[in-house]
Amino acid sequence: MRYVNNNISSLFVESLNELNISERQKSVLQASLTLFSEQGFENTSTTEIAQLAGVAVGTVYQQFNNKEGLLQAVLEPVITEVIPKVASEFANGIQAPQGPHFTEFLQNIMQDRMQFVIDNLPQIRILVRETMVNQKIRNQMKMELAKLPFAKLKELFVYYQEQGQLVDWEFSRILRAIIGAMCSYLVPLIFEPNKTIDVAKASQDAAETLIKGLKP
Amino acid sequence: MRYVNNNISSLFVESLNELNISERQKSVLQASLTLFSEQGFENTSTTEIAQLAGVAVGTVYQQFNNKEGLLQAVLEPVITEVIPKVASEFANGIQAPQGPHFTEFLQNIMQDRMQFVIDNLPQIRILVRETMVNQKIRNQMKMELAKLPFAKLKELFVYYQEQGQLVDWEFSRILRAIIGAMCSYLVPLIFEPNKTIDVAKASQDAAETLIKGLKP
Amino acid sequence: MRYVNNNISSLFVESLNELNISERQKSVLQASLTLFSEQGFENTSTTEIAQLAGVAVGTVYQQFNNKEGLLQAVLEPVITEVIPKVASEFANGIQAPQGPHFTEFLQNIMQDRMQFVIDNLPQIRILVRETMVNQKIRNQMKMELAKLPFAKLKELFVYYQEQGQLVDWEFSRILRAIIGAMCSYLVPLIFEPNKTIDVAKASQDAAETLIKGLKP
Amino acid sequence: MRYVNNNISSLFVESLNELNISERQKSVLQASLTLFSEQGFENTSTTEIAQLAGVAVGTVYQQFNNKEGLLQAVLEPVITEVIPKVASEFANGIQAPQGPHFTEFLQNIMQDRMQFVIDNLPQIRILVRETMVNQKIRNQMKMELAKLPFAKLKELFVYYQEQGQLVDWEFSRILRAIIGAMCSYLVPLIFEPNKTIDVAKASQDAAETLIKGLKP
DNA sequence: AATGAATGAGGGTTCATTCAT
DNA sequence: AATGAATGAACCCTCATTCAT
Repeated sequence: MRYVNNNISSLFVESLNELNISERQKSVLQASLTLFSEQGFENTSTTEIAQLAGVAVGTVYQQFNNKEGLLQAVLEPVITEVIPKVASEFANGIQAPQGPHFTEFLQNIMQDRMQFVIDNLPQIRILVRETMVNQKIRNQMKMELAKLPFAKLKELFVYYQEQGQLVDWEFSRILRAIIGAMCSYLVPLIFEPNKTIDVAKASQDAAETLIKGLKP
Repeated sequence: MRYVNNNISSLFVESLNELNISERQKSVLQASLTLFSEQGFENTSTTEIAQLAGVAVGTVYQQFNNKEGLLQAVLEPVITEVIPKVASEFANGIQAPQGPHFTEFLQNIMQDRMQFVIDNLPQIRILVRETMVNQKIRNQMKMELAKLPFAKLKELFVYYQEQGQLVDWEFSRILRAIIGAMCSYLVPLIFEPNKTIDVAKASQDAAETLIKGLKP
Repeated sequence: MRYVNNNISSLFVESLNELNISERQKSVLQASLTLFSEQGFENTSTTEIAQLAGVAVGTVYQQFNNKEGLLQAVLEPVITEVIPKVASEFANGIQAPQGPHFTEFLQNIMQDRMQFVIDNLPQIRILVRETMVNQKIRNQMKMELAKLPFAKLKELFVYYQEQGQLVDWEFSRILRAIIGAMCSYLVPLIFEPNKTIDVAKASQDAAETLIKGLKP
Repeated sequence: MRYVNNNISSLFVESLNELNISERQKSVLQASLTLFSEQGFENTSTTEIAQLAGVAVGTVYQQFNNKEGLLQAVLEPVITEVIPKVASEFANGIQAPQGPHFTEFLQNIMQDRMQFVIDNLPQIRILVRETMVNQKIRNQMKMELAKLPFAKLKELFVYYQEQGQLVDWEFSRILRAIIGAMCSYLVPLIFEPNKTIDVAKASQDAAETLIKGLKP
């Protein structure tokens, strides 16, 4: 059972289609995504992008005004469209949580988030590196993160707490634990993007570990 | 109680002293560290470094052959000296774990690791960004990580498992859980290096959460 | 009383009509004139011209083969059609100078020339800048200037000299003085095209000054 | 007899020396001056400048930050140093005009100004072209022209008017006539910088024409 | 005829690196 | 050892021009 549809690839493609850009420009964007992710934004020249995209340098600048524009075009869907979209789908999807046990819920939610990261690993790798040094990207991230509708999730935690399935800690501590569990699987992927993991198994293990703890 | 001495600052300075370099060169290294961390390696020019260090550009190239040499000089202590040193100290320090309960042990070990990261945040920020795109750094990291004496830690886990204080899961799963718990506190610091956290409280909370789990 | 009709605007439009070009192309020419004059030829892009003209870039190249062609199209009427036309009209107009005194004649001729410059300030500004650096334009100018029918004017000066109304200097010296007097009013306009001057008054003053001199 | 020393070449060299720049940088400046004057600022590439100066492209940017900086460096001495210097020398030089007749004075002053223009023809050609389209240069010119100490000159005119040697017109009309007379000799030089003229003869003729007028 | 996306040579500029002082 | 002016490859970007639609 899946609460939400986080398939970011399709959302990314959607957002590309919404931009109404030509195939050529899509290939430029794809080349940028690939090279920025593999080599880093600063280590990628617009000439390289043009070559990989199979177009002339000028074409790169036709749609996106400059190199920073390419970065924005690559990250913008992730930052300003996909994250909110996913978040709202999530919020909607959890309106009727009356069924599952918390463990199952936890596994589902973690699997979704992790799959999201895996499906968008290139973008997220770029985002990680740039958020660390690029003030503009950092601010955009902060703004979008601040908008995330945590209220719904909070209510849900309260629900499970009232059901006696979730420890009575404050929201942020529980959220932090969940994020940490996901990080333990995802951080290695950030550094080694070619690795593959079994998301279902990982989320199952993570959920179990999270809930049971390390006590025998 | 602290098992090991991870105070990396002193170790870093030690390694500097071992290099037997002049004050001038130390200021170059310090400037590189600061700027690489704040702006990123690729966004920092050697001229900027020289200016912040208060020396001429040529001086930067006197000791360190090129810009990559600066990166190596900044990261090398962390990669090839400090990590092993800390690891061995850790290995030595845990040879007689006969005292504390697992919770206390867990808190101590996590506090040490987290303090290590916090004390060396600039280097680690650089390391994170460069490991993602720099093949050479990535290989160095892999080699050093492979050398880490996990055997000792594994024995220790077995000891606590035999004591009935630690769940009977395989080593990597337990280690992953611990690392994840630390990540939940450290990852934000990577992105916002000016934030401060209460490491003692964080490690205490993390240890408790880890062991008890989210079950009420 | 006006000896000649120098209204260049109408002559310019005439020459446009003679070219038998479409409204679209006229707007391209108008946009080129405006932008070349305001920003300079080299600082104006064909894209800018197309935008101001409200057409596509390709359309600019339909009629005029390249950017240089635009410059030629803008300046050509001034260089090769208007100047000779005006000159010949002038020559014809002065065939019966039996009326006015020299002062009146001088004022009229200066007013005409100055009005000519003012009516065509944009073209003349372009001409000035390009003649200074563009060999082709410079040669065209030289050729056209060489063709000017000064003979008629020379005869006229002789007539006034015989009448005892004009000092007995050589033609070029007298011409130079007249041109200098006009320059003193026109050069500022070249630099500040938005300024306006009272041509009638200016020519009157100039003529008086020229004839009387600075002696009390 | 010369009232002032307008030899701009020496003043230009002085200002270069005051800048305390190397021979290499002087050659860059000289090359810029030559090429900007011959081809125009916009038609000259920094590569061309470097080649003519016999240095690498980077060297051009060492002292002068960008191409605009080269233009400023070339024009600044003329705009902000030489003009005021000449003007003040002029003001000082005329403090004791008790000797000469107005004709002689006029010839001297015109000869000085014209020699000034001839000595600095390259810079003035650049100035003319750029003032027409470059807002920054235009503003600089306006500011410097506004500073010119015309008061002294005005007094002098009054003196000659009281002496009965100068017509009783307002200052600006007289000044305009003088400037126009000089223009009639200088404007051709602006367009054909390789022409040479006999400044002494030109100023003599111009002064005579100005004073006597065209009346026989 | 009109369009405008695509082209790529060429321009301005940066910056790691060198070397004479 | 230290300096910093000089270097030039390589970068980002522009824009005159073309051509398939």
